[in-house]
Amino acid sequence: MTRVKPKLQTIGHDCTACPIRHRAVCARCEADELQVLENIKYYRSFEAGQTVVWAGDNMDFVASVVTGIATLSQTMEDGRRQMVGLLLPSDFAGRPGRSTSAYDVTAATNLVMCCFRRKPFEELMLSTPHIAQRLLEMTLDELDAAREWMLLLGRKTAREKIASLLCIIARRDASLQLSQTHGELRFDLPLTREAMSEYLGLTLETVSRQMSSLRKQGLIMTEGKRHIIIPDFDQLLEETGDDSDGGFLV
Amino acid sequence: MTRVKPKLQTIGHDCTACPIRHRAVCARCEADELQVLENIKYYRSFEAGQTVVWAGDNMDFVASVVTGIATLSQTMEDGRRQMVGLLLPSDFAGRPGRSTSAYDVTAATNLVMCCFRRKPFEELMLSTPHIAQRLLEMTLDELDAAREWMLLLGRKTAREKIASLLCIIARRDASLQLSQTHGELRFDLPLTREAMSEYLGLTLETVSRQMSSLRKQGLIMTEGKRHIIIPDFDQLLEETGDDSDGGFLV
DNA sequence: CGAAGAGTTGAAATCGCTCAACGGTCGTGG
DNA sequence: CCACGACCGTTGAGCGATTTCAACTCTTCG
Repeated sequence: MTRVKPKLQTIGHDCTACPIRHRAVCARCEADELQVLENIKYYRSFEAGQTVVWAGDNMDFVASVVTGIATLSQTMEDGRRQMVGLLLPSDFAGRPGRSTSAYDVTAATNLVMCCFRRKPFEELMLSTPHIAQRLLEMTLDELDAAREWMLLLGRKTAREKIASLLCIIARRDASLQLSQTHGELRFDLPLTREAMSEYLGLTLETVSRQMSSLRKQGLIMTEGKRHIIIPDFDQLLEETGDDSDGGFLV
Repeated sequence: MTRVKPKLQTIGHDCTACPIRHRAVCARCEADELQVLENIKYYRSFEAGQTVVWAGDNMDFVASVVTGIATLSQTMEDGRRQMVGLLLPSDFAGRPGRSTSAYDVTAATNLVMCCFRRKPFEELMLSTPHIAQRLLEMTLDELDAAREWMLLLGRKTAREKIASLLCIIARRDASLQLSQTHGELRFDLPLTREAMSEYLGLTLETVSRQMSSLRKQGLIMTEGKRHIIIPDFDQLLEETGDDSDGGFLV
């Protein structure tokens, strides 16, 4: 996976052909608004494991994830780390009106971001309500996701945490591929055991043990370390502790 | 405290005299915009312990907290509860574009809210960018606060959690009273031990024990169950695990 | 007075953490 | 070509922080 070079050339500068066109912060823009964005945007790519910005460092751009996955995390003085956000394609990074990053932003996989310098973007927000509207909507969604995650961190058992994470990633993956979230699902885990543990507020050993436990009980199967097969999605869902419908991070 | 009746009559319908005028969602509104808001707003008050809305229930208004404290919480099927937000005066409840509440909203103390019916408010948001702008700013702040809380829930010890909560409330209180956050601070805890435990992802017994432990070590003193005295704020701050500056929820 | 609510404290159980050893894969350099 | 280290992941044993269950105090309220 790490050997695949991001194919920048395949992502043209033509916003209308952009894979995240209809979900990103620019989703509601009209043709003319898009044109303005197109003039100030630029792409940056990162290899898996690379740091995009460190918490506290200057961040003079905001950006949309085009392909790949980025993580937001916080570190305590003594090194304890907690992931506080997972940025998937179309998600937004950075905060208009703030010049430094509040979190470490890291490429979990190879990553391509569509960046806008902060100042022009902020000015654009004032003149283009469609951008601000979409950003508000996305921020409210992220707040809901963060609150869902607070429930997981504060109240779920290790087993429930793992099951929840697998279900969320499986769902996201299924929705990208337009497949149903029932019966058998397969996907590649984009996170290392360590990244999972940072997200779930566990140690990596506990993550490993719970993964083994779910595997031994037939709730999941694995091919290699990273490819996951969920034979029965609804059965795994019952291990999350959520009420059956709970459709978060959809 | 529960016997004090909210003095609705003392809160006039005049927005310009509103105590949260400069911090709430209406903060950036001009006089004419305020006039429109004034026409669609209405006050509601709740007694400590009362539920404002249940998760999943219809919520046909959005609102600002005027006085008192409200909590947002989620409940799992088996009854485990996690608080996911603490709404202080000027904070905003409800989500434009959504008709049901995602969380249980409860009055932690006596509470007065300034409500707007959802439909008119949504229309107003489209025509009044000042409202949408302020709401975006507030939502981004809440997202930061939620992420700070994720670090607490995922990585802090019980002792650090308690110290963090006390510091946050003390800070908020000091900022309301325009006093310094150094040396001795005094304030009333607006939360029961149970509410604290729901916020911190602990059991109420653990909260009680850790409070006793901090008291025995002289980091805090108490008058009655709810009045807290922090003899040396910086000393308590060291127990939170945060790096010395960390100014969250400011 | 009795009951209900809030809070404290103790003893035992348990879940997840810490420390440690080990296996597999991959890339590098002698 | 193989040895080596780096990285990722698994598993075991023991420990400890927090939970669970339970008893008890104090205050308030009808």
